Amino acid sequence: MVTVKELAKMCDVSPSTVSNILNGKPNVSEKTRQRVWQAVKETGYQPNYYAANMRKQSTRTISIIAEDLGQFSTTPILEAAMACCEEHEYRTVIMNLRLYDKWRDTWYYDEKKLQSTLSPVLNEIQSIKVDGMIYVAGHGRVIKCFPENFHLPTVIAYATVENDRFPSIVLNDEKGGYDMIKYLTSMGHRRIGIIAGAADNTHTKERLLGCQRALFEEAIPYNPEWTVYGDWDKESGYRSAKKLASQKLTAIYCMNDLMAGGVYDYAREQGITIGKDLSLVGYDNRQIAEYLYPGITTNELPLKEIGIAAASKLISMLGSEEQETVHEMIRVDGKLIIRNSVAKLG
Amino acid sequence: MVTVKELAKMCDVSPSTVSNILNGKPNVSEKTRQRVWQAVKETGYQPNYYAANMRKQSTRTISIIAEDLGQFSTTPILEAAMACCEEHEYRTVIMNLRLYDKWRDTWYYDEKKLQSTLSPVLNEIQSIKVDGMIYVAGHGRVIKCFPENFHLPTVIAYATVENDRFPSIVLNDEKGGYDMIKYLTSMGHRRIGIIAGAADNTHTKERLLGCQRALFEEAIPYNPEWTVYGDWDKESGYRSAKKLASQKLTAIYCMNDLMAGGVYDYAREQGITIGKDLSLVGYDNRQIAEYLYPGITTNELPLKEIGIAAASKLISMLGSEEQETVHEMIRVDGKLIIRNSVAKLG
DNA sequence: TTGTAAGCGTTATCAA
DNA sequence: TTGATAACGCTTACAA
Repeated sequence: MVTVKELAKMCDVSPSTVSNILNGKPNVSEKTRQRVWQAVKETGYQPNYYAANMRKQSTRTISIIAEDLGQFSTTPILEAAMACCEEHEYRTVIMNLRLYDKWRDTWYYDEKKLQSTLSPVLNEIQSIKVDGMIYVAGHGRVIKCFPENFHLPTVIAYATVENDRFPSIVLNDEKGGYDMIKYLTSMGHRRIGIIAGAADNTHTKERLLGCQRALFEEAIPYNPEWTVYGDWDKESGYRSAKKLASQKLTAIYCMNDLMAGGVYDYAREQGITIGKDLSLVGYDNRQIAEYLYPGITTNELPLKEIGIAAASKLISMLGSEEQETVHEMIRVDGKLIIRNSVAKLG
Repeated sequence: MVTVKELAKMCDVSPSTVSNILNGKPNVSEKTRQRVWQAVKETGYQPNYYAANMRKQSTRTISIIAEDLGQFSTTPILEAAMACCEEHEYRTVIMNLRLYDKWRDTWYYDEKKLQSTLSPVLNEIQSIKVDGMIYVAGHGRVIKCFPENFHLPTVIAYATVENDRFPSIVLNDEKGGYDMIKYLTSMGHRRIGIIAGAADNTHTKERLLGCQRALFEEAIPYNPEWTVYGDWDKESGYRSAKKLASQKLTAIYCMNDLMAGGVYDYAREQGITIGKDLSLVGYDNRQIAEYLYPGITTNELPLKEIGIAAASKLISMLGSEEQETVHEMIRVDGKLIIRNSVAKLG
């Protein structure tokens, strides 16, 4: 591997001159500049990353930690954040915790497991001397296991952190739930069932709040019997639809598209036509929402926006002199996507 | 930041002793070992990654370059490769080229665009001194733009490289196409249409070869009029189904599930029942394959296997003394997933 | 405009 | 079992 010293010898200049030229410093004659760049090209010189960073104070690098790249929400957030970092001329370093791959579903409520894989990664990014970190959670919740002595500028995407130690960017679930119910009522529905996610999940709770606000606005009393809790997968959508069958509902809000898929199965089995006999809205705007028939009206998650917001927030933190931690939670709105799963009543 | 020197002073030993202990070298007394680790804990010492790697000869790091993390095939390959690297105690560094995000579909056949984003990344991993690289392509093809002077041990996943400069792990598309047709003939079908992918695509060509082998085996003459070329998306599946409508086919093999989704749309429109009036098999085993009704019989891509094979191959290359480049192409078989989209004839 | 020389924090070598 | 000391390749004062 050719070094600065060797380049210097080749060009009959000193190493510092070469270094200055390589780093675009002023005060070099055009002639030597060209000579050096010529030599760089000829030799295929690559600066030694480690030597360079050892000397530098700032690496101008942001680390993006993903809990789970396989989670559908992760990649859009990550890519948008990367794009934003690049625009501001920060390098990005991606770390993938592979939580799902390692622990299946069991890590969701087991912070010890998370901690055991997070801790070495945190050490690593600290020894890499990144300027800041964006933590992209695999599912929304309150994360409790960040070590007390961790003080890198950090923004959390798709979840929050205990005690609001770091700013976080999350879905506006309350508004999302509100929007879906409001859409159904605007189409004339008043007997509206809800297939919620897991009962203790933060998305579930927030969206339910939004649903209740919408119902209240429309002077529809909230009927707890019309809400059943699933666990986000297709099968649980099917089961939940069955549970709601006796309630004579005209519409159901399913808190994700996968469970809505289960409702389609149940409806087909019962000879019920979605979009006619029964109206249905989902959530997430997964690919299946477009492929099922009729297409599901749903809510597109603002994943790119979350990624951009997270990166922007972090970069602005890095830019400001005062490293005061702002306890801020930014909620980003989703977007109603109208397809054909809802009938207009009356 | 606390350094080795400071630790040494604290423990009344020399920096080299501290270093030896930190790196688990033998020949240290238990007493000093404990003293040093104690100090590490107390101070929260983090080794300086850059200083360490500058001095080391091998970083025991493998770089995984993804053309496109957003591509459905990428993450499973990448995560499996990561797991394999970890098992062999290699660190992994993920790079995401974000080709789709940057260029939409236009980069597919524009190697200049690829090169413009690849080239700096290649420089970077060379200056990071990784031991080897796994390149995870976003779509199957022959990649032509690796620079001549690039000599890092490399394995290509999901694509191949011009002149077979590097070993590659790809889908066994020929067998995949063969399997799907054989399944249809085993169910009694003989009038089988094919909705292929883009005509110049390597997956398309290989699978078509497999289809022809299967037809030949079954003594069914290959009828070019029963093959139409789509461009992998739902809409093109719809159009292709329409084109094939007059041919009185009993079955269609669609080269991906998304196009099969388009066939469902067409069939529904025409009052044709999939799995009864018309049989259909897809490819890829995307999530929609399970959600459409009836579920699509399809072929599950061996993505994890590709990731594992790529990592294993690279690691074995790194292990062997002779760095002779093996021009090897490993084809990994997919797996038939049977659902309900195919009727048994006769 | 260019050169000299001193680090950066670690690991490797060799001697004690 | 431990300790001096010399790298590693680069950047950066400061001197010329």
